[in-house]
Amino acid sequence: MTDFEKKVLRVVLKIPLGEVRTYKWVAQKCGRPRAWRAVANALAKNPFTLLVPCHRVVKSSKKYGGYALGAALKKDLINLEKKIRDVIE
DNA sequence: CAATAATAGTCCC
DNA sequence: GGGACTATTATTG
Repeated sequence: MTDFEKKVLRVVLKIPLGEVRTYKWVAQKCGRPRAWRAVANALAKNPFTLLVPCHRVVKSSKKYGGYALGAALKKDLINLEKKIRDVIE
């Protein structure tokens, strides 16, 4: 666990329910606008895939990118969270 | 030092 | 809008 990874986790954890952000966005929040590679690494190498909403972190506004548990599951989770948000609101 | 990875931006059709 | 190509960064052996 490195300090950079901690920053990444903290940033990802504060993403609102049903909201999706890009890896670039997370990288900027960590102070490294061009560290999205390391951001993906931090999420992929750690078991935090189930502890942090890393499924809300997508590639760009067009595609969802990948997911350790399956891109299909990630997409499904995002869609599901949108429904949840709609329900609780 | 080299390899790796869950990307982003740009060019072209 | 979508496919192909390149640039970029932190971590690990």
